Amino acid sequence: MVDLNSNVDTASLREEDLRQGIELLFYAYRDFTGEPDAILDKYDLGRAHHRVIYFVGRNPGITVTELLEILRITKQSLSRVLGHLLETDFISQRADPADRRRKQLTLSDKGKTLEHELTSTQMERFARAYRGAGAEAVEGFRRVLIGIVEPEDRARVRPAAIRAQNHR
Amino acid sequence: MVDLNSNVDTASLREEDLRQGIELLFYAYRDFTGEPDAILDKYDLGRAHHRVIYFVGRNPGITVTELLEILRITKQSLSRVLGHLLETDFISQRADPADRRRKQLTLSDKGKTLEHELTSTQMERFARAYRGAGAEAVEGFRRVLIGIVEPEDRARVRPAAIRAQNHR
DNA sequence: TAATTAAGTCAACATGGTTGACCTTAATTC
DNA sequence: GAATTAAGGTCAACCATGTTGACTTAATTA
Repeated sequence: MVDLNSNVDTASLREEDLRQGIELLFYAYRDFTGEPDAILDKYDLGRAHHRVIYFVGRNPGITVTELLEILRITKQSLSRVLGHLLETDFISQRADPADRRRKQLTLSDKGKTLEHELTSTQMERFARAYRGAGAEAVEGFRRVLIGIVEPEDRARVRPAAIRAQNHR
Repeated sequence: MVDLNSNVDTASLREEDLRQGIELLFYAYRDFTGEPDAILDKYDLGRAHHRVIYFVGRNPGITVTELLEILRITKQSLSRVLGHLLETDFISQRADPADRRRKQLTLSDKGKTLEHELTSTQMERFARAYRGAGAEAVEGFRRVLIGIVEPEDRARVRPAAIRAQNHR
């Protein structure tokens, strides 16, 4: 009985591991967006606004084109969301002095406050997961997820020290 | 200079690690859904159809209510997508003999073929990432992501052997 | 000066979520 | 056996956020 099933078990365990990865990513993403979504409701904003607020906060002075590359959406789609965040003073823009076609986006104080409110729930979720899993596991988590990301975007996801070295 | 900055560096490295986790999850999810989306276009289906096909394939005989709990969407939203998959014979349903109110959902042969086409691109992505990161890293990846998922759903994401033991 | 680049705008449309009201059938409980 | 509950389905209206396509303006670069 053991021999009969051993090949099958080995094969299905392998597929099983891959499917487990797929499902982990699905469930983790689903739950990781849940808390911010509830906060956003209070401000009449959506998940798309959160993404913009997050990446502008993370990359002060980022331009529209750079933001589009990160989000992988069209200019027209971004414009609705970003336009609203500019109107409601969560985000400010000013022309890049070195190339006045470019507009540098930054969070206003109001925007920073909201960014913190949103992101802190996600950081707490990660802090709990990291603590529970241990430092070695965190390193493994990084290595696997970096491998899931398309190679050309891997450089975007590096700790600050390395990001500073590879500066544009 | 070193002393002056050391506290700041320590504090920001911690936040940096948490933000890196957030970004890894964002980029990984974004890229992980990209390939199936392109395939789905050929069949005039969307990402929502993929999720239904995936979880029905993974849980043959699953009921509508169970599917709703996994996806965390409303019955009305699921109905549009599931209705279309039933009409186009990707999914079949039959009444549960033990409780005829319940409808058991399964993939048709056509559904299984599509499920494989879609999922195999994602499994290949995971296989490459797992191979590149190593077995220890994979274990860490699991431990961290399980910690991100809400506790009540952690049991859903277990290898087959354990799933079989905890059977309903 | 001509071409290119960054940003913005208008319009039409698709997808997949939501709420709310209501119905049928089957099972369970009183 | 009657009343209640549970599972599933349906109609309608609406909303958020994505798409394509065409076009404009201002600034920079060749």
